[in-house]
Amino acid sequence: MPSPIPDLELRHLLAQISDREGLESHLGQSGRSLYCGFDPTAPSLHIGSLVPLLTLRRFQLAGHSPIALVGGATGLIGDPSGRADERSLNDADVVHSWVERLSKQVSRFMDLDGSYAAQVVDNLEWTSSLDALGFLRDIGKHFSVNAMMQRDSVKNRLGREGEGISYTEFSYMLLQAYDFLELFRRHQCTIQVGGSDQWGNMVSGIDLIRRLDGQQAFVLTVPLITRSDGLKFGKTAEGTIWLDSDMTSPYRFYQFWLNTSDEDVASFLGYFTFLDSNDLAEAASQARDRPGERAAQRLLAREVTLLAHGHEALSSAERITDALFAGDVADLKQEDLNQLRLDGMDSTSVTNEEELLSALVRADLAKSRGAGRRLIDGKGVQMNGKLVELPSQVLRREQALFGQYHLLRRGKKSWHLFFHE
RNA sequence: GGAGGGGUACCCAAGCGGCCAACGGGAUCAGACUGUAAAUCUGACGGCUCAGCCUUCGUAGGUUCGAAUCCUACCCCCUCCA
Repeated sequence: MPSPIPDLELRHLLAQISDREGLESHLGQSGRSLYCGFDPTAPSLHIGSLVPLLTLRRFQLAGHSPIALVGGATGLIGDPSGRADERSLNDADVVHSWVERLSKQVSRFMDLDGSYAAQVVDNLEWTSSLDALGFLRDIGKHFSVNAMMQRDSVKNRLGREGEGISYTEFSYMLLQAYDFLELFRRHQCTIQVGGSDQWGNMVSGIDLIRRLDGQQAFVLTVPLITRSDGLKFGKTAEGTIWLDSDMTSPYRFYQFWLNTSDEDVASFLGYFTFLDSNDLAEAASQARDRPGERAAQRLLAREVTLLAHGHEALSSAERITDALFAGDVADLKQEDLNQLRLDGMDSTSVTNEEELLSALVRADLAKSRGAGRRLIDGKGVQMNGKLVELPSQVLRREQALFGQYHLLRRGKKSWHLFFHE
């Protein structure tokens, strides 16, 4: 079963393909090489990158060799695709450190050994030695500015009042096309996968390979994930959901998926898990018939957390969830609380007699003392299972659970542990 | 280099000498309802020692009893022309 295309289609993971029939017959033979790029714009990828990342894995499972490209070079430039405004440039050494982190991160999602071993490359490897004149003569000559102006990523910026696009970002497309060419030459990489906002950049690579080497390459895009309510996928009140467990704890990660809406859960299972079509169909019907049970959400949360963080992290996330939402806070044992503190529930050290308001602010549960006061007035804070009535409340060691912990709940979902040293 | 437009709170966006901590919308937060949903409704949404006070409307000065609103200089952004 060397072609993963039917499976991708089943999961609604195909946005565009440059030449579907050509690609399918190309994939008829196993061992093809394909790549997807990830630019270092932060110290970690977030869940938005999960779809292309898992797509690489799906190809690998089908018998092809994936290359994850981490953009040490392109990350220095900034991709205008999908952006309404110009990016600010990051320092080179910062980008370097991000490249290292992302390289490790993406490796975890693929098999680095075996007959279809994955590899991770950095495009700085071949771009750092480029000279400006050579690049302009050898590569730039093959790009028509007229055509580039037609690209959505450029058009959006030109037509937008109050914004523009720098030459730097305008050039991004050339670098990405050049990457494809290099990977084609170095690793016989013939397929590029990416988000649908990358389409323009990606087909530029096909053109370049055909012009310079006379060979055919293919690209395939996966859809940008949207939510049924139109809000941006992957953003929550707490901010971005990162793949790095130091930036987003496995518990929070698990909670994110658990809170997926009824409308989205069936399709998310397709996008983000490796469940087969039977399991997908069953989960979908459960979600439809008994939404209140949220069995599909639980399944989704379990599968994705397992994928991203492994068994241990998953079971701790489930354990915390259980303790907080299913049981009674008073039932928690001392070792449970110790564990919660280690396990990823956010926690803050407090001093004896510290004002609750100041602790709330330090713990980021309230933006300011005034906001904290209003929160308490609005019945929004519980401590150790009891509603806090007075904003003037103080954290006394004697009242702490086991002389040590105050378990804070803000609203329904936000938990935080205060502890005395 | 020339001409024009613009910089207001997280975002969009009113205001154009006092009634402005600044209309409205979005986002966000809390409460009710629920399933740790969605929709809806209610409230909050610069800070504080919170019926009061303090600091905000690109920056720095100035006029005035009083400025986000007027004047001066400067910085930044955008569009068009060269």
